[in-house]
Amino acid sequence: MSDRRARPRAGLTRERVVDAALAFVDKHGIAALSMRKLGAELGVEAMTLYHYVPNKEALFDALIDRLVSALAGIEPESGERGQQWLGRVARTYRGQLLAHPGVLPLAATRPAVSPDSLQVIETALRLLELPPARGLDMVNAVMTFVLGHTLAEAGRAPGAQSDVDSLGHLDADRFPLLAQALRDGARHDERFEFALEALLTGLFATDLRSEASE
Amino acid sequence: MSDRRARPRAGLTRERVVDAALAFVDKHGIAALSMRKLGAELGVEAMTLYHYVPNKEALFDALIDRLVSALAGIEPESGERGQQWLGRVARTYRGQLLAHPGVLPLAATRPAVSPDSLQVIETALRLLELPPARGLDMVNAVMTFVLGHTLAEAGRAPGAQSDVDSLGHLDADRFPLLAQALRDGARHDERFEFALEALLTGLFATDLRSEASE
DNA sequence: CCTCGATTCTTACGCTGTAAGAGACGAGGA
DNA sequence: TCCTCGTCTCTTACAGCGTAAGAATCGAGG
Repeated sequence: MSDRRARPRAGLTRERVVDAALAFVDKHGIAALSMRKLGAELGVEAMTLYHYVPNKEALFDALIDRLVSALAGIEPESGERGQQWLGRVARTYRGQLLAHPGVLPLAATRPAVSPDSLQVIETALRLLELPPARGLDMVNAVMTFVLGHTLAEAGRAPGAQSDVDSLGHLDADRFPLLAQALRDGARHDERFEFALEALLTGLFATDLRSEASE
Repeated sequence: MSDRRARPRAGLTRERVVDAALAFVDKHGIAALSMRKLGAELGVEAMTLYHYVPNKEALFDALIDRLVSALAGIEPESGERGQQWLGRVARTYRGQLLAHPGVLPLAATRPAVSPDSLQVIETALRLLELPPARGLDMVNAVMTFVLGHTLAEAGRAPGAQSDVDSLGHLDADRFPLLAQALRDGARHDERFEFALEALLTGLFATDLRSEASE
């Protein structure tokens, strides 16, 4: 047999299928993704895809893995402390989610237990130099915070981009402070940075206090 | 006409429909909810439900509203500062989400712009006595944190309850620290309290600092 | 009693995920 | 050269979905 032992007539691959799925979701949203349409995008019938993916759920998991695997490659820079590294991971995760907002509802709904995501956690625990259970709490808090925050920002239907956009018709008499807040509101990036810094600060300050008191 | 002007043959009401939907989702999960099955639960054909709910999406929104409306009734206690009040709202929200975990994927995916949720934000901005835009950032950070955290805890498929459960077969050689963390891990309530306190502390400390520097 | 509006049911359409099996292809051995 | 076999692809089919359109039924008010 030759080297390329898997060369079907359409040159399909599990990787190419996932690629196409991600592109499709980026363009049309997760709700529009069906096996038939994805097959059409690849010039193939729906059932053909089942040769590369056991079912649609597995395809969803593969999409999530694409985003998370980018985090596994984040190495600690020299002299960097756990807090800085965790901040960089959080920002990268957010970047990935924003680059593929269609995957956001999936990432929020399905557990991230791929080897890559476990690797990220393991690295975090090593860098933090804290009791592992406490470090896991921190990582968990940061990752879930990023997910929740990004979800509120971009995880909506493709139409309305943000809460602010969908509230242009707000009743300023009933909610005067909210109306003003939306007028003066910061950009999403700034709001994320503000909240992330607050969380990290709080996490590490809280931990220091509990260490001192024990 | 008499007082009860709407008494159909099955005694149906929009409220009763939403009740049944919530009960069904609590029991079988959101994925299992279909108009036909919900109708059967109420002794009625599927199309009958469309007399009380314009479509399935509106039914979803009604489910979310059920959870959020519990927050609108949280009054500030005498002498309570914004930080304490916000903590209580967060804990109540989490309690609601945990009581109806089937609704969690909805709450995460759909924007919360019902009057009740807007009222919660407005009250928060009044109590915080900060620039409204800054206050909104705080509320946003806390609510999205609660959502993300609870999602990671209970927003999974009905089968696997938590990350810990679904990782019982973890490879302890590749991920030694993670394995130990899971062994020593705190309960979800404690982890939530730890992270919430950290976030609130960080938020208000960060805000004090930025006020002092301006 | 009769009418009318509110409520419910029937039927139908196009879509979904995917089970089952038949068909086509191309590389390896005879 | 041909034949075979494993890999890949397609065809067909089924049960279920949301919901549009309209017919049927009911109970209350005139």
